[in-house]
Amino acid sequence: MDWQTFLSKAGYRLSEPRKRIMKLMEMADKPLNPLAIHRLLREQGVHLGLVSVYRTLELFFSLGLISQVFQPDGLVGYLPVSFGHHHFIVCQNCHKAVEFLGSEDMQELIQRIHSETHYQVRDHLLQFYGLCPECQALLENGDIN
Amino acid sequence: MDWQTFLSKAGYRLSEPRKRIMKLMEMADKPLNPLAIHRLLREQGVHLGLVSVYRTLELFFSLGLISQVFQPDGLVGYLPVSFGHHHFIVCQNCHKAVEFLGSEDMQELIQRIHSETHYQVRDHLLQFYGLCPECQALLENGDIN
DNA sequence: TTGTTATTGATAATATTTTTCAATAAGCCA
DNA sequence: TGGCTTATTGAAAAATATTATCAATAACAA
Ligand SMILES: [Zn+2]
Ligand SMILES: [Zn+2]
Ligand SMILES: [Zn+2]
Ligand SMILES: [Zn+2]
Repeated sequence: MDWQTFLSKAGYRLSEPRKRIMKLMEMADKPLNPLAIHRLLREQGVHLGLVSVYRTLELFFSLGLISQVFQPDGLVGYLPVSFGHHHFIVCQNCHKAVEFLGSEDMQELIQRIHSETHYQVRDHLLQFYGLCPECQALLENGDIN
Repeated sequence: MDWQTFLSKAGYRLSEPRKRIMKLMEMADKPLNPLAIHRLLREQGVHLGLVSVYRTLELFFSLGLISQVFQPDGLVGYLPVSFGHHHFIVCQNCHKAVEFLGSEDMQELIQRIHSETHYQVRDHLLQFYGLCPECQALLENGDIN
């Protein structure tokens, strides 16, 4: 089921701004924040209010259609996310992000956390940072640090 | 080496505001944001500027003395962190956080990410959410959801 | 104790996020 | 298809959060 169907079935309307915003995020291969989305849409001639961007992101996020991405410096952007258990790895240089399937490998870690802290583990946030293939090449050429 | 020694050796002064702020964060067992720190200190009669809180947190964070904690809803707070490879588990109800030792268990996951995405993995963000022992008891009593 | 200078705090300037409400348009139904 | 109902949008303003500036202060070395 695609996000449009999902949105409809959840009782929300498939408005033009919502379509534009989701399409932009799908095109972009890096996390975008509200201001960036607003600016990028204006640049391509789509004139919509910043407030709508905030509202749309909030809705999409609450429905689990997009996920928050935390850059190493704490900034946050949004990216469309596949259904299921996924995480992102983000390039530290160009910020391009790729989704990967979450594994069940953390079961033993979760087990250890429970015995050490006595917390009941219910959820987790996992993101990796590194260099995408293109930026690895740049690094080898000495073009970046 | 404690944080005060570390700060001195790094060439920074051990000012009163810095001591107050770190002490507060050490006392609190949950992540605090700049505004909360400012408010809490005022409540206990310590009158210092909000700007200093921002600056101090920025300094501590850049030195790795504190770490950012992302609540499930994206909010961020700061917590003092031990030296070495650690992560936090945060209670979804009372927000109390506990540090645990990072394991090397993720090596195979990192390996898999590399072969799937061709990204070079260099860092990661890992946080768990759950229920602390106290809130587990509350849950069993039906006092919380 | 004194001098040097990093650090603070007050104020102002920016930036970000939320609220409000009339105007608009999405989707339903005839 | 064309109108009706109401979710959704956009503009403006309000509220919050963050950063910049600079004279006054205090940490710390000598
Ligand atoms: Zn890259
Ligand atoms: Zn996972
Ligand atoms: Zn708790
Ligand atoms: Zn780790």
